Amino acid sequence: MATADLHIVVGAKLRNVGQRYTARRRALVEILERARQPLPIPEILDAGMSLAQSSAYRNLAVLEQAHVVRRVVTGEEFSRYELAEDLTGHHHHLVCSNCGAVRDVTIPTRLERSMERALDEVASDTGFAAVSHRLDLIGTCRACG
Amino acid sequence: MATADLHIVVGAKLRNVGQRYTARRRALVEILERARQPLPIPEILDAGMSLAQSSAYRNLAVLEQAHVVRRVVTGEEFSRYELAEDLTGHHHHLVCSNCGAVRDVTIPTRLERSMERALDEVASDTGFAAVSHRLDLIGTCRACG
DNA sequence: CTTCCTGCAAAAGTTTTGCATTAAC
DNA sequence: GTTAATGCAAAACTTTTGCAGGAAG
Repeated sequence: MATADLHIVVGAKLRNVGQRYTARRRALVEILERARQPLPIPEILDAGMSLAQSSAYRNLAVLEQAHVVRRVVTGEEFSRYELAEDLTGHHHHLVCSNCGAVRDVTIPTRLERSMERALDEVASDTGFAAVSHRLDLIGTCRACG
Repeated sequence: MATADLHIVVGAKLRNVGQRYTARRRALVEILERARQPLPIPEILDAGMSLAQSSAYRNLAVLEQAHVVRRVVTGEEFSRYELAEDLTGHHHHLVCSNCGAVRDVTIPTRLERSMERALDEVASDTGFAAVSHRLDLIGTCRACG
């Protein structure tokens, strides 16, 4: 998606939940777009815009409610944020258990489908309405290996 | 696994990393065994044993290093702990996005295998050594649905 | 002009650490 | 008897909140 289109879609999502699309929020979205992987708050703050930490947390919470970003918890000290799958497409994460690095990855559609089917079945067997899934690979990245 | 055998295995795992298997740690293991799903610290402390909060955190960290327990982060306020898969077998989690409840679940072996294969391939394509995976279903449980 | 966003500072809440005491080996 | 685990209290650290000032519609 081109950045201009991205802003249009994000703006619409924010208006849907009664929120404005301010300069700060636009900058946050662009930082996450460029990153192409989930970023922790400190990296977001160091990315060049001058933004108060409290505003970062508040804006990311708003963007999450608007389904613009997703919070990714990895067990590290800070949670990470990425653009929501509505905007980037469905994907999974490689997580390095040594350094904590996270990298986006996709798996074959065929497998994605059969997983989806099996999960729906497993969920409904236990009275659970499955909405989505989260699949992470834990291992060691090239730098740490 | 019978509880008696469990204690033998856990004791061995702790000795492997130069740690003792004390009464507190035994009690923690039994609480997690009975729970059959990942418990947050407050529930562990309320489970009847009188254990200082700091000791709970310290002991769970030791048990994690010894590969006796696994820390499960769900994005809730508290992290949760469960017995490691070495002891309970490989499984996944249903996570209720409303109330945060977590329930253990297994998926068909066939699917588990093809997922494993695909993930190894995806990982090695990106210079990543995949060790394990984590698959959660996000949805709403019966009580919240 | 009214409403909401922003920054600063302080609070809240989870997890970690220091230290004296007690238990394990 | 020596080494390590425990409880208590306090600290550290991430995230949230209150409030006054400024931007957006």
